[in-house]
Amino acid sequence: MTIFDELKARGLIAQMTNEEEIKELINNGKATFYIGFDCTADSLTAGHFMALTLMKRLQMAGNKPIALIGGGTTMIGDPSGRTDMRKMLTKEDIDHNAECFKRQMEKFIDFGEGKAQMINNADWLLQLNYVDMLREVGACFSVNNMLRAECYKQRMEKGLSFLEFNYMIMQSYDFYYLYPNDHCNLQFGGDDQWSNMLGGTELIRRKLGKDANAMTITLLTDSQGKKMGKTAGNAVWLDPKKTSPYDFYQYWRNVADADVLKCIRMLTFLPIEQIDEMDSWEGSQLNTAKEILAYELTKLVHGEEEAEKAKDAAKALFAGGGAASADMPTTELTDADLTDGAINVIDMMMAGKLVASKGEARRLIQGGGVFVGDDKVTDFDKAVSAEQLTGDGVILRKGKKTYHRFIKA
RNA sequence: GGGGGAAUUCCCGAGUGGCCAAAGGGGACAGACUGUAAAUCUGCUGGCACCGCCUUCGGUGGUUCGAAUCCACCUUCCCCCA
Repeated sequence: MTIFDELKARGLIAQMTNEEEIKELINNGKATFYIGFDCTADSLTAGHFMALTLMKRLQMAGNKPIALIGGGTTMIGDPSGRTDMRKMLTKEDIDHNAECFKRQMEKFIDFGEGKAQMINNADWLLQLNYVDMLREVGACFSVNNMLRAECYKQRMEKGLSFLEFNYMIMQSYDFYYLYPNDHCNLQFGGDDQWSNMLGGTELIRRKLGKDANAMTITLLTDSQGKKMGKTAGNAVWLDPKKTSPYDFYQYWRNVADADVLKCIRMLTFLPIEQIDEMDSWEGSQLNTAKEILAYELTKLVHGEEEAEKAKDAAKALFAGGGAASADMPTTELTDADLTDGAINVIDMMMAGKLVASKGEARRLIQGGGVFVGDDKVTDFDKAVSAEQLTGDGVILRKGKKTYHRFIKA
């Protein structure tokens, strides 16, 4: 199976400029392709994950990836898919974030000599001179066309600043710059980037008289049509300090039935044949598929050891009724947290950051959603003694899925 | 540059002097049912020393016994005209 067919079989391809040319390029390892990452945070997220796996797949097929860090474009902020303007980041923040991205990507893609490149568009974008740039590329963009672009449409109601309007031009400029300088002949990106990417191929055609290609990756959305990779409005990070391997595992372990197979197909490196077999799975059998998905992805991001740990911890909790395990999130309590050799459950939840306020803790207890071990907490004054906190400690459970261990330091 | 409008709790959105911690919806969270799924039903959704008190309605001052609601100025955004 060729790499192109595989991408297709996995449902990764959304749109492309010229199918035949792209097929020819990537199947023969002749593509030098780039994917841009805007560094709006100090860690990559599950949302970037698919782009990373795509780079890896193509690299394994002999193509050369260019990871483009958007140090320059982030100064502007992509309005695509947004209803309001992004917060403007300082240059220092952007540099810091770019540095973090770099470290995370290195774990994923082989940046050995000639195999892949990482560059930052700040290197050329920040030096552009306004008037020179307008004269060089400004004439190639039709405002009429830009306004018709999907990514601006939704902003026409709420308002779009000139700053953001220029994002497409900056992204186009990147491709126009990379095409001759780094022999980059292909751009990949999320499907929401389609119009920005076409801007680039168009610019190259007009300025250089060459045909560059672009291809978009299907956005990973759940069965409700929402972008995946977020819990309660928070991103699922790839940085273990921001999202623990256990939580990362749990995120994928909890995807909806309707989404498991799609995720396995798009995100894992399991052979397609094996995935096709799972396609017939139904009902509770899908739980196994979710375990596979969670395990595979955790392994890819955090390594096999962490994946095993997360899997064991989850098994112990959900199957075995809550045995303490060193791998679940833990809070160490000190003497200062105790009064008269005991601590109130409400205070414990605060200490473990399980709730944002004591009021929330009370409400949870009232609703029957808090457990110490297997016992439902029914009383606001319920306390845990210092003796209970020794050894393996005490497991506090919030709802069905949030386990937290407390021990005494 | 001129004229008109808007800013409300996580989001949308009611509220135009006391009955407002602020309707309704969405989302989130929790309970029941389950398979760590979905759908459904229920509860809950500012903080705390919780039948009471405190801090919120873009910002700063003011009027008033009392303001999210009135006035002044400021900030930001939208619309129309140029």
